Amino acid sequence: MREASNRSNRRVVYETLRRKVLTLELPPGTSLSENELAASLGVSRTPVRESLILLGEEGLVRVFPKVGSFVSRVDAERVADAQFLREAVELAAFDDIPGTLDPELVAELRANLEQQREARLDLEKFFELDEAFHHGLLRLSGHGRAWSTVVAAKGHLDRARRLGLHETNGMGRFVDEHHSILDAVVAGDISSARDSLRAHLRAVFDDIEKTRQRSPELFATDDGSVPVRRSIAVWE
Amino acid sequence: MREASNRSNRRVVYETLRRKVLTLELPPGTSLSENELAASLGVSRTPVRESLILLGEEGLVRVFPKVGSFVSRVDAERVADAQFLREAVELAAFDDIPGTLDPELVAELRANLEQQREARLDLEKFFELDEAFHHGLLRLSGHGRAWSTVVAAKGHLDRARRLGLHETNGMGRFVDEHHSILDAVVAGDISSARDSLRAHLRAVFDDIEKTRQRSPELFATDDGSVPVRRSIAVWE
DNA sequence: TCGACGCTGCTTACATACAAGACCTGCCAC
DNA sequence: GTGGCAGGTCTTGTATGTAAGCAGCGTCGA
Repeated sequence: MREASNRSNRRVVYETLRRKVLTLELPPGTSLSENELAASLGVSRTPVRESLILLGEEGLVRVFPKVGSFVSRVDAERVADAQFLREAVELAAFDDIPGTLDPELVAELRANLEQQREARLDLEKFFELDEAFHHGLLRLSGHGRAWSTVVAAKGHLDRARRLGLHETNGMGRFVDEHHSILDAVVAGDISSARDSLRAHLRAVFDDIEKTRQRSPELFATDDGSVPVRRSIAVWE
Repeated sequence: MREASNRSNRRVVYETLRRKVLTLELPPGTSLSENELAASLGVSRTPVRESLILLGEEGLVRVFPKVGSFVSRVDAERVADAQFLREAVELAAFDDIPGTLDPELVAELRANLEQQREARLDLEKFFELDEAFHHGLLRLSGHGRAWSTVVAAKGHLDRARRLGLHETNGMGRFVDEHHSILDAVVAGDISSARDSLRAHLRAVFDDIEKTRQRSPELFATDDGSVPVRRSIAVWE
């Protein structure tokens, strides 16, 4: 197998699986057999297994020894944990925002918001821009590298959010909130920026809570029980 | 169904290696050959390799394809990132401390402080108690589960701290600071508790910075270069 | 009807074999 | 002496073989 890419097979498998789990293309409870995945992806079990272990550490997959691996349920506790973590980090970063902002970064954030406006009806595209925006906010204070930790911890939060947003009709409101945040930061009104950001993050979380009360079956406190084994065509 | 209770070989290898890296028993730059480790530990390459991959994701080990795996250098940037993260999380948790504390947990923290006093000259024992104390502070606000994320992110910070504390003569000062924090929390003075905690965490970080200026060779911005291969007896 | 038991097929965990690339070392030409 | 090349030996990456355990289901007995 000579793929000219310097990205290892494991990296590709890991990123592919992770994306499919986060986008709910692989819904919670889906069986992830090493053999099936390996056959589907045209690789051996080794890189698949290593990827499942990593996803297991991230909490996106549960591996039951000698039984099977499954996409983890959306755990309400983990969602709340991630919410707490991201709020703590993003708000704390605002305390370290310098007096004069990096103009290039500000321009990038403004351009991002324009694209958000255009993509407000395209869930996946919007999510991608939303991620870049919040990462950019962290970079304003020089704490951009902390984003990766937040990303690794908020898988359950992202899935819960997608569960809710599948039923909404547009992310225009979020774009407005993003604008308020950025405007306050640029105006140097950090206190106002903090309030706007907190309100924004809380609004997102409230949407999730509403979804949970409407459709509790989508959520579950992960009690360690093995999901019913289903024959799901994991790959097309 | 048991999942966590069954400690697999991989789990044991991972935890063993992680501990040795964090305690500097395996100092930065040490070569970690999969074959050597497997032979030393009496297992095959598989669990060793999987552990190295996990440690690589944590930033404690760098894996250079076809070249070798090495204990990562203590990266000043990662130390600062972890400091920012833990400070953000621990301080934010104080905002959610309930009016009436869990008396059992408070008793546990007080007992922990007693032990800290006794162990103030025993570096490793003190570290263990320190970890439990800060974890306990998070649990006071119901955010105990966020600690695991902090732990996973602060490997470089812990190593840097150990580098510094190897040269000090006792952790009595830290015990006093811990007392101040807990006393303020119990007294219901959250604002004062926040100040004390921030001062404590900053003091720890300042110690690290002092160490870095005294011994810059122990730190290094990890530029991706392969360390000089050394024949180190990794295991006794 | 219902419960116990064993077989069968699946799973992951671990071990091992093979592949491919990087580095070191020593030889050789000059 | 010195530069360059080749080969040997290390490394990790991947593939595959082996072991052990759980679950589901059919069978059998009461």
